[in-house]
Amino acid sequence: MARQVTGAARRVADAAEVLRDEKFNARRVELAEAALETLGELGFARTSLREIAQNSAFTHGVFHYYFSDKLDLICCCVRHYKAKCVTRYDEVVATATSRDELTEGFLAKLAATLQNEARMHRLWYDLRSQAMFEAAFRKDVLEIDKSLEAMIWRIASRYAEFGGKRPASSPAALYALFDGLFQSALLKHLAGDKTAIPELLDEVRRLLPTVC
Amino acid sequence: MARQVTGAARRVADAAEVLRDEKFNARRVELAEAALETLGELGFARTSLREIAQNSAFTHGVFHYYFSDKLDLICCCVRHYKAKCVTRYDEVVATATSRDELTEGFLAKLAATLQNEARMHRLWYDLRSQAMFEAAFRKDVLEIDKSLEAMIWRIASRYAEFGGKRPASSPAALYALFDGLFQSALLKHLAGDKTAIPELLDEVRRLLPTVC
DNA sequence: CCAGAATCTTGACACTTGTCAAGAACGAAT
DNA sequence: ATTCGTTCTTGACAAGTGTCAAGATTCTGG
Repeated sequence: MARQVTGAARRVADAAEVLRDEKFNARRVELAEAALETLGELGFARTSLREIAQNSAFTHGVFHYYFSDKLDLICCCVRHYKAKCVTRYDEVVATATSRDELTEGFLAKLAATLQNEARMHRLWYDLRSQAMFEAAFRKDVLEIDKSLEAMIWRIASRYAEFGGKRPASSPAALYALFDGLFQSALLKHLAGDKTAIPELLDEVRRLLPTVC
Repeated sequence: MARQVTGAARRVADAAEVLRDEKFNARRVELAEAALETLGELGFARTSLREIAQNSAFTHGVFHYYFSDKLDLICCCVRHYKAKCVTRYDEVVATATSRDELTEGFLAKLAATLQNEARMHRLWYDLRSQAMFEAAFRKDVLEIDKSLEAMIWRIASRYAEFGGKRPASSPAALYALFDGLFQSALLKHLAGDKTAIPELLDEVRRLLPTVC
């Protein structure tokens, strides 16, 4: 009987702890999201904890309650970013019923991303470069890169499938190609080049049938 | 006569000024080169003027004599970097007499670069990302990107020429492809992945005949 | 309602940052 | 050798950094 009580008490205590953990983690994500705003605006090099706090509903001390240090915070940001972006094109892949539909859906999403989420994407390229210097970022960054490669591969496979073919290149090469094009277009777009987006779309439209 | 004298004096003065300018510029380049060492080691975000000075034969004050501010210094670094790297493969292109020779020369150079100049290249990717945030970098970075694209195009054109063909893609797409592959391999290499370089070489070897 | 835990704020700390100015060291022309 | 302009060093400044600890506040279980 005593054992049952302590067993029940343990379960209650465990449940409470899980709840607390979830709350704790929810706040961490909330703070990471706030941090992403400022990081996307200023970039890694120019972003301080105080700046992040000022652009959020919190004070700078909170960040040290939820994160062991600045790197920990930014790692959390990177991981959170990942969740938001590696499924970006999956709906298009799922709903398209023909090559044309897939192409147009992909291009539309590409253009919208470049137009509306430029800040988040320049941050991604920034952090990926940081990973070349800061070992603490590497694991997460490499993982995201893998996920993005898989995302591109899903598009290419589906596209090829509609033509009864298989993609003509490796997942790595396909990802390198599209990522390189996107990165270049992003820089030009941010530099005020109005032709960056349409030129990217043209290029991709031309490329898709030749690589898949 | 008076005019001739003043004319001669002017010429002498001009020559002196040119000489001084050259000396001034030589020192600027020397300082930029020293800065590149530290930048390649630490990355843009973690590099301070004092750190640069400490890893060089100069004191931190000199940098403000030769550069108006930190951005000016780093812009100079970027420009100087460009001159050193946009002709990296030109010798291979010039001396190769067959597809195989060109391929092997290109691959060898690629591997050597990845192995020996990883720090300089991660800095390039870092600064290119910085350009997405800092407008002052954009002009130089875009120019270097164009030069690199042209460099890749020279290789591809020569390669195609040996086969009596023309490259199958645009210069932009080819550059995006190779740059993306290189960037990814660099990150993996820096993360300690021993397979990064051989895998890049395999990929490029496989790709060359299909794109050119 | 109240005690104790969880959460958050505030203010301080030691340190680093870019910038600059005063002057020392140097070089070249007179 | 002296003078003057160039080049470099030194030390200071104000502002900003990450970190932390003490305490205020809020939440929660009893």
